[in-house]
Amino acid sequence: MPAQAVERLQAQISAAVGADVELERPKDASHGDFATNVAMRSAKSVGRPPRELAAELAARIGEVDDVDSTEVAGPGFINLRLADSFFIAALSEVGDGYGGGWAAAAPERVQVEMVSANPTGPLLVSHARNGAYGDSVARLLAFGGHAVQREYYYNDAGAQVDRFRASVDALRRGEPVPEDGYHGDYVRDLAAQDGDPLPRMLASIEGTLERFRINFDSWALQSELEQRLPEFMPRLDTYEKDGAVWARSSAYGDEQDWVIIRSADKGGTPTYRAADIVYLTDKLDRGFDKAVYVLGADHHATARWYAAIARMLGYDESRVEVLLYQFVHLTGGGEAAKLSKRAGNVVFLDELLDQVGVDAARWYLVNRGPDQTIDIDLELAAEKSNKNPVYYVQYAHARIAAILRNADASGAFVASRHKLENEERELIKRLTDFPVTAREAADRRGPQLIPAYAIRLADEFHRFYHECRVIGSPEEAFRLGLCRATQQVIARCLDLVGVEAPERM
RNA sequence: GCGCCCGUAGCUCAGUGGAAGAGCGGCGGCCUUCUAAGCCGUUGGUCGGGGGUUCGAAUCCUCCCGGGCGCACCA
Repeated sequence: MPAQAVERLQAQISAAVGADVELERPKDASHGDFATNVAMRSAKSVGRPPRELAAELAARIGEVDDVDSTEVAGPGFINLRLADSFFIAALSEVGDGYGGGWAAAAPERVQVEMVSANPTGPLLVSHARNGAYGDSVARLLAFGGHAVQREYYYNDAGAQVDRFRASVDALRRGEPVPEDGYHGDYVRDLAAQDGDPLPRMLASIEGTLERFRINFDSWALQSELEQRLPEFMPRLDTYEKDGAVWARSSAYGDEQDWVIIRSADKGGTPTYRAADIVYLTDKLDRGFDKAVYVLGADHHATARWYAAIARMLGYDESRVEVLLYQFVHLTGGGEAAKLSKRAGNVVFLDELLDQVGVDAARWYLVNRGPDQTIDIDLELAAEKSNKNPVYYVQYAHARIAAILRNADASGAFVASRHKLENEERELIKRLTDFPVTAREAADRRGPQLIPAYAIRLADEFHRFYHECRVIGSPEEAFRLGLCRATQQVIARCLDLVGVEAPERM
């Protein structure tokens, strides 16, 4: 028997109708608690007018337990109204892990590689979007029951790192930073200290990530992976041209071939694509069923490259998944600024966090779908932050915490036979949406569904709070249970996007 | 030129085949009772445009317009 009340109801109605029925939640509450389009979908194959079929199916659905009434609406929707008993039963199912664990029967080992910014400077706001998005996807997958590992890939070899070190060295010699070098203030700070600046940069990045609440399990180094290239060469489809070694990726679905080892006059060193090959193999051979890459929109072409090298190496390319997100544009007072780490006119993630806090930053960055470019006006960010919906959701959580504190609520769930107030029904209904929403967000790699849902849930709670007294009411025990359930789901939503659930505000 | 993404309310954006939404902004109300970071009412949209598929399209296909990003022996 399905675990969730809505799934059970769906199964019962499907049996009554004799077809697979999907229940949806009408946006308009006057259309009932649930609705189904089954009549419209099957009208054609049955060869009957949709509304006529709907009327017949509605009568049968009306016989199902917990269905109070049905009506045919519009072109053939069947709207259902459910008995209070359904909602009370549904509420009793909300507990630890509610809405998660859907993959428990077939869990996968998933690696999510994210951020992976060049260690040539502090993390920027664009990297924060990578992390906020990737980490939320990782949290959703873990919530679903998968074994998730987060990894950061350091491009600690190659031209960019050489330029970075050269910039620091130049300053130490009292010379100006080369034209193509790194010019930010942080380079001066590093130059003032002894030793290789790279380890200090790595430590700085890891500190920022921790502050941003992304906990990496492992770090991969390009410099180490590169060294294993010779053992891979026999497995690769390559050829020489113009003195360089090329991977024949075009034969495996990519748009073109790419140099993996530079010609002698360019140094004869491996390109980052060579490291890509070793790294991809390394990931899959470590036992991950799936390797997820989180990349900015400027890397969209590399999705084909990864698929191509997976095929070249004989792996199932479906084990490689690339998640793309669009850029973050920063404006100051409405004026767009071209941002570049090398030019030094950038906004660091740490500065953003100083200004708006981790909660608002993470919410803001994950709130938009990954396909949507983000514009942040830094001058407005700080003052707007108090209006950020994240506080609306957190406030609902804190309000519940206050009620539970005041009531000293420790009892178990108590069912009630009282007629549910409208606000109680709507709040419980919203709770029953959560399992569907969480799973869809995970399947679609769309964590933005979670903040959108959390706002609606907080909305229902605030309304309930306003209309229904908890402490001292005849239904206190039941309502405390409703509060606890709501608090759990809100806390879960906040956690899924890396935001804290405060007890007080 | 080729490829990827976007165009929904004044602003920022949800909504990936089912009955157009939220926040902010604007206007007007509600605190002797569990947190007013709240609640209620109101204002506001030819879903960029044309054509197509479908019982049904913001959503899928196609063309056009507008914007972002890519097409390195940088990463």
